[in-house]
Amino acid sequence: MPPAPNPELRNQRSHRAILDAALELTTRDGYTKVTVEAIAQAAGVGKQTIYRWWPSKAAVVLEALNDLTGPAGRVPDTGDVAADITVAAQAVTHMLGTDLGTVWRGLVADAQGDPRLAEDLRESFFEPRIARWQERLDTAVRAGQLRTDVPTRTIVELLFGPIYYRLLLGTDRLDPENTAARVDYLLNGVGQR
Amino acid sequence: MPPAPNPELRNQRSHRAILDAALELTTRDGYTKVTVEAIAQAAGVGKQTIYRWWPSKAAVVLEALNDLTGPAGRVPDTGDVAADITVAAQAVTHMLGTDLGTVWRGLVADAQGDPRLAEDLRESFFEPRIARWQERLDTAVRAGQLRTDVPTRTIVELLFGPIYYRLLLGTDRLDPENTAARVDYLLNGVGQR
Amino acid sequence: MPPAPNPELRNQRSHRAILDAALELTTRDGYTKVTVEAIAQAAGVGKQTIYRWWPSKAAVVLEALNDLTGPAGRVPDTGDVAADITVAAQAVTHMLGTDLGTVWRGLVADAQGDPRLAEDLRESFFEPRIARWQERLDTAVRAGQLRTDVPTRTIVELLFGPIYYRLLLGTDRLDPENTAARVDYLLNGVGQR
Amino acid sequence: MPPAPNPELRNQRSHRAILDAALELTTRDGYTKVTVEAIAQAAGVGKQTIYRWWPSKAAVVLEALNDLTGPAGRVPDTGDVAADITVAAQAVTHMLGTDLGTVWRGLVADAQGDPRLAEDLRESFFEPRIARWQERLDTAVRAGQLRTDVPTRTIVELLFGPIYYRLLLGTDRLDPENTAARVDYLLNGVGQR
DNA sequence: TTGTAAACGAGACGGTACGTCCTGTCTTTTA
DNA sequence: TAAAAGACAGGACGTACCGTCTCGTTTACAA
Repeated sequence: MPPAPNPELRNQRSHRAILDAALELTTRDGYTKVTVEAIAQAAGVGKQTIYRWWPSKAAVVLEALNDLTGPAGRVPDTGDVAADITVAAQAVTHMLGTDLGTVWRGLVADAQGDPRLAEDLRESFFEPRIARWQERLDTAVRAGQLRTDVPTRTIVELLFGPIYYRLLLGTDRLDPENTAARVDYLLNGVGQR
Repeated sequence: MPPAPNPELRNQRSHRAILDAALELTTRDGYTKVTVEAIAQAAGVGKQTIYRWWPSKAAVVLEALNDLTGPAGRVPDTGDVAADITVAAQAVTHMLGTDLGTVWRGLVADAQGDPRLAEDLRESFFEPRIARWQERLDTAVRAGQLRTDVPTRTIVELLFGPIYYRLLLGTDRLDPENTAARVDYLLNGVGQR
Repeated sequence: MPPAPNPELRNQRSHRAILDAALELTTRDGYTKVTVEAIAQAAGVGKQTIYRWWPSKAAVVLEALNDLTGPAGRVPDTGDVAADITVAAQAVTHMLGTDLGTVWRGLVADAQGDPRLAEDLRESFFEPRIARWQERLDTAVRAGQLRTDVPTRTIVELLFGPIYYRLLLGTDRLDPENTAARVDYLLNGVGQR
Repeated sequence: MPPAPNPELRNQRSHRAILDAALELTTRDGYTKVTVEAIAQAAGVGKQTIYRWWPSKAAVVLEALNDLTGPAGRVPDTGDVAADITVAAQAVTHMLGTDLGTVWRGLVADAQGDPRLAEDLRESFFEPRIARWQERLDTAVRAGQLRTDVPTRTIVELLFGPIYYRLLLGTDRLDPENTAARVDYLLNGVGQR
């Protein structure tokens, strides 16, 4: 086993340049077309410097994306749960509709065949965001706005499942209006009263 | 442009052997690890024979999978829409929980960077199934069991989104029981009455 | 172990192009500066095609050189052994004084750290030539022109040792005249009678 | 140009440790397999410390070898030139037959593609030794034991050429007995009287 | 029954990207 | 304030697959 590199000696300039180049290239040329070598070159960095700190192109891009979006933020709480989750879910929908959504698709694709990356994706991205959503929904449950017999984690899946479904299967365009409508269906049910 | 091959001269033995080998290898070794060359070898076939009839490994595996599951079937109609879609969605959940689900993940992954494959995936797999589901849901709408102001295509997304969310993002295990519960939430809403 | 490639299916055009490019580049740029990739590119060939047929750059260059010089020829026999070996040894001296000598130095250098190459070098180049020389010297022994108690293989070493000494250690320039003088010293001895 | 380091500040402990490690590692693992980094590590020294004082691995090993064998000594002079050069040449033959010979081969190999190293090799090793041999042979010439019309430098080549020929081309094992026989052939000639 | 044309098994090919290794320089930290 | 430790830019290595391209060899229909 090669000795683990010492993070304290890490060159911050290179680090930044790599993340910037990764984002720049993947959004411009498409995730799949970008190679580790191209990122290294664009960042003015040796290929080994990338492999010293990340195990793969995907890991670099994931960090670049996480770095761009910042840590998971709290879901807004105005007291009106329907309005709050509509706004927040629409923001996600909008983001996934840009170039970043395309990069994101590449990342999720790579994760299908790379368990370590999948784990990293969940831990660094999905779980923190799911947790923030659950906090907001728990508040709503306590406020008597949501059923008490539905796990909030399941509600999160009901909200985001259809968004990722469209993103990854491409059956329909990602559309904030549709996202808003879905919140209504979700809260009130699609069954006839 | 090379002359299009004549499908009538296609060797049926090879065709079958290729589909069988593709399924066998991808379920055994994992989608990503399998190469076109390995499929050709396992099928006792030249690599060119595969490329003559399919554009990529993914296309072969997609046909193998479609061949295995048969054409989209009608969703059962006992008159009780809740029971019917529960049963049918659970069947899907179960299937995606087996080895085939893993193969399926590989296929969807490849489709992220291959628009032709994505199109093929939608046309040959998703759209026919969505159509059958919509037919069943339309019946339920006419029977006054579902709201009339919700597009049935959206209901399908609400049903399957969370299933593919779990399959592709791996946040939780695929679970038929959870699928059943979700039908309830979907029909009755998660909001407090 | 990967299956050994079938030599009968070898592409003659590529084969030739590789040997030509190897010689061209090594004489032009210097043996050490040439990479396998550069040879491949100059030959219009994939790198793998080189590695399919040769284990290393050195092996390619060795074949190119052997191909250029042809199989070991018989040493001339006019009856005058002194004259014959002078002429032949001068020819070798001259050849090693050209660009090819420089390439040859690179080859011998690589052989110091690569036993397989060293073996190849001996078997395909040195031993056949040593054998031809021994044949000529044997004739001279039988003709009463050389001592019978000196192994002819040793005489070959005495002739060529100094040539390679100069080539590889660079103490003096390779010089056909000096080579001629050495034949005299060798036959008549440097000791005072 | 970076300021030349001041040799007086050179740390003697490190210097020794580097030479010792270089010899230890090259004899144990083979010249080619040893890297500058490995020498630095084994010597408990930073890589830069090596590059500050030597231009390459070869230069370090050359100094280590020169340091081990000491400066070129006078060739023995008992009055019997045949006996003297036999003994001295056998000593060289024996040395080159040990592990050191293998290291030496690596050094000569590197010199083929590195003119500066080749120059260093000649100046620090070969020329001094050639000079000592010439002194002894000059004495023999004056004593009427050697022909006066043969440059002594050429006699040295005739003596050592075959030894390096075997060392570098590997056609036969290095053998002190053979070396002794060659002195006879050299002095008395291989031609029939 | 033979001729011919297409598909076939086999596998070499040109090419791209990979992840590793080493070089020689530069930077940080420690003593 | 020197030097160990080691990160860095650069670049070659040898491997793995890709999708294309020859090869002869069946196979199946036409003459």
